[in-house]
Amino acid sequence: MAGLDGDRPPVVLLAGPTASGKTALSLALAEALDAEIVSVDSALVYRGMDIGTAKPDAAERARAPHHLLDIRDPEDTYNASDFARDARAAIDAIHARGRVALLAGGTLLYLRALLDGFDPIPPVPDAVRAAVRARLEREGAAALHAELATVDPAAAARIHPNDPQRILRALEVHAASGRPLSAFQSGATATVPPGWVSLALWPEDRESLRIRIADRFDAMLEAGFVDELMTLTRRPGLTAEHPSQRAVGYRQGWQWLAGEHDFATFRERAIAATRQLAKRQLTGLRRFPLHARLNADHANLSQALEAIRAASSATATAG
RNA sequence: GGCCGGGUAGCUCAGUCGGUAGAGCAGGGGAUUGAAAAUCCCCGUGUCGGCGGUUCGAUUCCGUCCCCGGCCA
Repeated sequence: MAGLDGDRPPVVLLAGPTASGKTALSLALAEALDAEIVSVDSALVYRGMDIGTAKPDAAERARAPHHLLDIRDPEDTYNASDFARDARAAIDAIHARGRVALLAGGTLLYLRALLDGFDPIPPVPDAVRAAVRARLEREGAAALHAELATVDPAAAARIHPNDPQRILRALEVHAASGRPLSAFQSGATATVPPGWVSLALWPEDRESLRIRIADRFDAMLEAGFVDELMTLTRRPGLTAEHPSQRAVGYRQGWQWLAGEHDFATFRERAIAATRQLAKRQLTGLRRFPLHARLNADHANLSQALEAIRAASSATATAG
């Protein structure tokens, strides 16, 4: 019960782009709040992907219980609704222990799924998805987008003809349910429940974030990232096409190991991809409901605790 | 020192038969409803190495100088 005089929020969200210092601050916060950490990260769920994902190591995990790390093999898929289900269960269990749940990570889609940002949509059988995907590869995105325009004009209007992933999703939902995807979508938006606190680490200085990203990647290389990559590529059923292997750094690693470019190019592209990820995360965070932004260049525990105290009675807003 | 290439956007380069130039990458902004570390969309004025000359007009042709490669001495 340390830190907040027994008046702790049940859940604290700590978001922020990659390399903004989420891990370090979440550990300090967990100790101060007597919290358990729930990872909100689509790449940290995979076993065997430790170095390239900057997953908390054994020493860090010893400082506070962590949830939703290492719960899938790299061959598996994991998605936002899986996360929403798993995170709810983890939060309930943490509360049953009388502790605070600290949700830390940068996968905003997952957070939105948890915070009622999704309308309920019936599940799509794997066979249906596979069939639509096969058609996508054979016929191309433009043809399927044209088809989508006839079965779901509203979705087609919102989805760009070059966006195969969303075209696929809209068509598979229609194929599986007989109804257009847009019919299920009511415009749900993520809301932070009363009492919860929503914070983000915010790099005010892009240049220092860039430096941290590059330095961290070089540290990953020294820590054995290449070995980790080669171990992954040796797994018989695993390919560069698996969602897990499209993660930043891993994708570029597969390309390098396949001879598409040299090591220096691998390093440059991996670092650039990380910067681009951070930029996209920042864009998403700007419209995500937050109580406060913590300057990532000098974030510290007492500042975070103060923000939590101030936020506890306020409403989170976007922008 | 001689010969041959090059010097154009932050980087790698294309191009202009003379009418002041455009791709990829990087970068910036945005979208985002079960693959999200994903998938997409939008954004390009830069003494076209310097100085002269020819020309109505030169980044483009000519001269000269500078710089970077390579080859020959």
